[in-house]
Amino acid sequence: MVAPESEKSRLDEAARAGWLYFIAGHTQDEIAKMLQVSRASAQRLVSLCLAERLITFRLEHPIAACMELAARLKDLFHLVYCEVVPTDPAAPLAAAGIAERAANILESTLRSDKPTIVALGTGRAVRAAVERVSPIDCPNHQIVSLVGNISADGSASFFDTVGRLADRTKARHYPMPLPFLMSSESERKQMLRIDPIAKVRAVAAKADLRLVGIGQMDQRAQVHVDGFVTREELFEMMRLGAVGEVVGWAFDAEGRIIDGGTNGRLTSIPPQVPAEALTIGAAVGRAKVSAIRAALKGRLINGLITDEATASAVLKP
Amino acid sequence: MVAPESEKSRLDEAARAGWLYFIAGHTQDEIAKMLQVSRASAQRLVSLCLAERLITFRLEHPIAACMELAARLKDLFHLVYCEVVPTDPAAPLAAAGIAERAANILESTLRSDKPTIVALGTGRAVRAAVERVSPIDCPNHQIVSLVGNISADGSASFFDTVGRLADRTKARHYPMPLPFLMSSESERKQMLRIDPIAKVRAVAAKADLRLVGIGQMDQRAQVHVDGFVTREELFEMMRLGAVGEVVGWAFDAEGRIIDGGTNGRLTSIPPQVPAEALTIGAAVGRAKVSAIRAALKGRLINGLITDEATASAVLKP
DNA sequence: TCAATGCGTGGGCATATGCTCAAACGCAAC
DNA sequence: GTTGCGTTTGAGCATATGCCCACGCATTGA
Repeated sequence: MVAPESEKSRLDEAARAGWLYFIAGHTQDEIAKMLQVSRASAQRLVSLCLAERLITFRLEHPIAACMELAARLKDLFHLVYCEVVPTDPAAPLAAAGIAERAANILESTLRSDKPTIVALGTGRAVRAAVERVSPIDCPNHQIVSLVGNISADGSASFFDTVGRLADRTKARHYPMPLPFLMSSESERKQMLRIDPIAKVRAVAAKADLRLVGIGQMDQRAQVHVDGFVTREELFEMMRLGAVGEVVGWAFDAEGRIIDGGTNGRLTSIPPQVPAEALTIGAAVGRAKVSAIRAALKGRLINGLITDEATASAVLKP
Repeated sequence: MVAPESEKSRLDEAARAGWLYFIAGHTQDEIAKMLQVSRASAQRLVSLCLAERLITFRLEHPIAACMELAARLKDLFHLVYCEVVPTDPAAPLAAAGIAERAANILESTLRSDKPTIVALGTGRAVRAAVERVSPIDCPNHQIVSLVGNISADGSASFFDTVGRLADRTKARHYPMPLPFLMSSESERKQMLRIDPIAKVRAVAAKADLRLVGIGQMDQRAQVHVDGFVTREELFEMMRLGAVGEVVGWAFDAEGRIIDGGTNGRLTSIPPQVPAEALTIGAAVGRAKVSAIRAALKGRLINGLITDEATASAVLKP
């Protein structure tokens, strides 16, 4: 430093200005008068104080940690959107918090005048989010399912998110009247060629917002619990390295979609890699940490809604 | 509270807004968009965050403690002006820091266009301050001494602050060609009636700014060390309760000017009680703490320049 | 000595902020 | 229902802030 002395006194002045501005709450004009400098200089001192990190802000509120985690996730994984909600200490797996946020996103998207295509995936959080969307008329929008809602036994899935959201909004909607999994790859190909299905897929491909759950691939994997894949199929995917799934598409720890296994017979819309449209994953829970981390790494999603505990675990190496 | 639930979520939002504003550095407009509220509401949330003290500022700089002390002194003793400079650890008694500040005040006062009367008292800090005033022409101002500069032996005081400052500024100046102390009260009265002296006193009474030192009344009292008062006179004043003096006027621990003793024979201008014009005391040092506290209590001064160690001690009960 | 360089300064303008006011909203009692 | 009260909201405006630019001053190197 050429002039450590003047440099020092300059920082002193900056500290003074910062104190007067942030702590005493004076305006820069007042500070300028007090320090006998021009207003412009006072402004410079205040920003110097900031730039030199002489002053630090501390937010005494649980939210602060959440914001911090969200910012780190956003930065680390190049996310377009990230929201971390406080973990409910009474029920760490409760999707209520994240569902609220997801519902918020849905509502604000649907309230917009611009015609929008919203695509919905699987997952408790997504279902809960839809439940929380308050009824509004928005016939200009379209709601499309990313995933077939017919289970292996032929019955419709117990929770038709697309239909439910459409009820509340009067939006045009495109459910996907397909089994989640076909029995062979060729059968899958055949199915996808059917005109109405192709149309739904075309709409889904143009979706402006995708809201998906993230499933872990362990013995309690939702796709298995819900009866969409058998124990054997699940184990095969795990053998192939699967740690998680998004709308059924299993991926490994690096977030690469696995080649083969059930992935070859899935009817659901594959994720864009990397995600182009806003694709928000919503998930909480200790068990989902690896799956979430992988999905982020592989850029299967570019948005995330989770809770503090989960976010914190995802960031731990 | 009528609505603890909504109240809580409101504070959550406020915390979010505050985080985004102060920590992430977004504008209120951006925050409004993020939180889906109007800009006005975002502003309200940010100020709520401040009002509820959710966010705190910490200034990582030695100056911060000084500012804090200055603010407390200002508040506690209703000061118009208060400045606390960092204590020089190498020389806790060095008047350099406070002299710099005092010089600053003098300069800015003298630089003003408005014709001003500056009155100077005693003390090392005042002398050093004058030394540090950089030469400027300001013939519209007047500089007047609050205290006689002839010592007991008839010689002029070794440091003529008024003359020195006038040299540097070409301002009209009024030294007080009087002994500090007369030998009796009647002699004092007689002296003060002399026309030129009365004129000087009249000017001094109208002073817009008084800069004075604060002396302690102990065995090392400046008034005694400099030979203005004898050991016996000093002891008498101490017996009468004197803890300090301003331009020679001794006061007790409550800041009340003492009746009798040398106070009856002083030629210097008595302090206004309470001080009306800006009257700044400048002093540092462990030994002066009681004197400073008393001067503040008695409102003999309404401005103070000191250092961190002294300020801290003055505030300790 | 003088030009070159570079930092700090203050004027001025576009933008951001704080605040006021009237309107809307929710809520509770009737 | 509806009536009234208290709170919250958003438009609009005065003020404060951030930043660009041209200027000035000092330091440096030829």
